[in-house]
Amino acid sequence: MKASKKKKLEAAGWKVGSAADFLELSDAEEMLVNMKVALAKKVKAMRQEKKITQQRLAKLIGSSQSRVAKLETADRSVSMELLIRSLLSMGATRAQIGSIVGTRKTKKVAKAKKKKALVKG
Amino acid sequence: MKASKKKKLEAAGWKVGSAADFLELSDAEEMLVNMKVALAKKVKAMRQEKKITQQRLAKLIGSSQSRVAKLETADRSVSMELLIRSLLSMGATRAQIGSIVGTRKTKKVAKAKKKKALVKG
DNA sequence: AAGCGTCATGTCATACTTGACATATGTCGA
DNA sequence: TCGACATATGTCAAGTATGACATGACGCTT
Repeated sequence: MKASKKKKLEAAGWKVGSAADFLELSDAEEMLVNMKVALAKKVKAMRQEKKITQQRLAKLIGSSQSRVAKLETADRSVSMELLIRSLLSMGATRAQIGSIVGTRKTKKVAKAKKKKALVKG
Repeated sequence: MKASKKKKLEAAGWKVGSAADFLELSDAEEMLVNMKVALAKKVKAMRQEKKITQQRLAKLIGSSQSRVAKLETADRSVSMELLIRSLLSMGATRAQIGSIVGTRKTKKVAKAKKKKALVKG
């Protein structure tokens, strides 16, 4: 499914508002959310590593405890921008952040189920 | 650095190493800008690779030609979010994006200047 | 030169994001 | 239980990003 969409993308003649177009955007949206969740986890991990409270991190990045809480839970009201800014403020390197962004978390259980489903039908 | 941020720094008491903390935030800001520029270049590169116009890319990501132009020039009004969303919509993988985010472009000239400045001041 | 295609820049109403605050939930020790 | 501390959730005014539009700039083709 993904491959066919990609083919269409590369091909000429996109019609406005086609089904493929829609699906492609949905995929992008999902990936974006996954990235945010991964970054959010890193924020929490780094903060706990430093043994500081959300309140304290909030001061460090010029924000408030409540927003830090939202950051760490990847609330829909937080932007990529703020997530990355926070990580950088805690001393994360671009390499670290890039690694998080670029690494797709493999879900063992889901993977197994998918495999099984393929075999079965 | 933005005025609002500076104001915030001056406000709420920065007891622990004020200067260092200030620099830390400046650094984060600079890194963020560098990331955006790198992503912007990738947007342009991918679009040209696909041989499509800004107008066409705009339709693809549900935006307008003018915003795509701003995207590619890393205008201050474009967010990380939109940059990444655009790349994903063009079929970029998380790995590709992560690589861009994580790779610091080495600027020989700027580096030399910085070194010199440190020696002087 | 005039028309066309492509990209850049400025502006604006609208939609979204943010810090701040209040409040809720959870945890732990006295 | 109580109180304190840490974290989560809801709300909102103010700030920021967004798509759309107009227009400018530049190169090509005719």
